[in-house]
Amino acid sequence: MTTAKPRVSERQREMLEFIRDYHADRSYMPSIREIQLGCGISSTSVVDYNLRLLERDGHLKRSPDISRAIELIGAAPPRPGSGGPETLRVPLLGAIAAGEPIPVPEAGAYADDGDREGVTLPPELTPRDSRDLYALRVKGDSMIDAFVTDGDIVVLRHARDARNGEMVAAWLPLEDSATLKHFHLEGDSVRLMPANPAMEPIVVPADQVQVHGKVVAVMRRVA
Amino acid sequence: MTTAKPRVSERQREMLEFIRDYHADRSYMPSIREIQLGCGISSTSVVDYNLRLLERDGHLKRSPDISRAIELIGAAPPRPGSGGPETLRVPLLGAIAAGEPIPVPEAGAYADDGDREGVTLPPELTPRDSRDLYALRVKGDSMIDAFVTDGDIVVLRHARDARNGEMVAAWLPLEDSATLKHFHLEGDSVRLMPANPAMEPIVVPADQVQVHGKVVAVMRRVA
DNA sequence: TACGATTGCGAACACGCGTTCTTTCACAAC
DNA sequence: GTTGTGAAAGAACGCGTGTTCGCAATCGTA
Repeated sequence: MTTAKPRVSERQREMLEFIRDYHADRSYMPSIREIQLGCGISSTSVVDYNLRLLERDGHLKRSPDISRAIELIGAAPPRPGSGGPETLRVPLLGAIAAGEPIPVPEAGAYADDGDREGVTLPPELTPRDSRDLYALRVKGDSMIDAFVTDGDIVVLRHARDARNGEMVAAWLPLEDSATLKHFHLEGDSVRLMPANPAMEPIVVPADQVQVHGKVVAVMRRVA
Repeated sequence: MTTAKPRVSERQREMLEFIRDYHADRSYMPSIREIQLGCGISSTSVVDYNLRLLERDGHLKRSPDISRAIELIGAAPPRPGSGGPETLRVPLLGAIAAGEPIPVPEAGAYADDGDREGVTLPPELTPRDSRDLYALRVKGDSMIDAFVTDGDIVVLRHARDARNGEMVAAWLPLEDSATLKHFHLEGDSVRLMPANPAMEPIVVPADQVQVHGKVVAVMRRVA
């Protein structure tokens, strides 16, 4: 069920290629005006127009109002064997509980050295990008609003920030509390939305929220 | 081996890590203000200052006057090694929703014939007895009280009855509804308790409950 | 104590860059 | 003919973002 990809025009193909090349050689993305120049287009709005179409057809993803925020998809930047039904082993670093600090992976310590505790991720739960993953065991019932309960295992990708809508493990230093919530940055404050819409969101200044990781999967064994 | 890299301060190390993570996740680079926020720095000029040092020491490269123009140097992408012992594959028979009948496995049809749809169960979720297992995809939010939400995959062991306290997938013929609840037989009536104690239990005559299976595990992939 | 170097802070400033609006042109549909 | 639509152009507009400058805090050294 990969996204349908209707005809890409010649111009669009050229744009895709330009972006790919540009990104391969710097590691940041080109601006609209650079694409314009690189592809011999005479107006930025034409670039914008075609980028819009390319995004609609699933060739790339753009983040509004952010400079050079293009993500190519369908290309294959992920290095690891992203091939078929393979399982992935991720380290189990500890527990996450309401009133306890969230364990953080040491930098560069993701290599599976076997003897440490870990969990196996089935292919159904494995994200496209399998880097920087780790797991935590949930302690207590404080994360019920995220449909997560005591004993569950949450799989996270280490990250210090998030895009709107993503579910994150966040630490609120002022309240000494850890939660799993959907992240929404609104100006200078962050709204943390529980997955359960019946619960109330939390709004705090952006500098009082520490994102520790993005929730990738949840596993639960029922006794 | 590579360029000389004098002491990086703790703050610089954190910045490098943030940038690396950010770029791994989107494929564009963070802005100075995003680094500021992500690392808890209180001024953009401090970020600029440290980026300058990092560039001087050969950890990255910047292009002046260009947004988000950071190139990391000497950062080799980590390669996760996979390898999963003893996983179990169970057939995915369909969906379970509030108002739809629960799919039931045909007798003796558990042998994994490969081409049918299925999910892989990691050893952490595999029960001691691996017979008669199958999986269903949850449709809708009607099972929130069991900490299960739309899109989740529940793994069941086929059974027509249950012992007290076990979590079952039950069908209530009179109401045409399917639920996941803890099973309690009391005399000749059955009390179905939601996993979430805040919700109200259901009590029905025993002959108006059809147990279809016991819940063994839940898996959720977060978008 | 004095003093320069290092590090950090905050606030403007100015350009980079995404977005939007208005026009134009070609080509079908009716 | 009129109407509608996809593609393109050019020009503003305004927010995003890198840059700079003044100033405080810390620290090693004389």
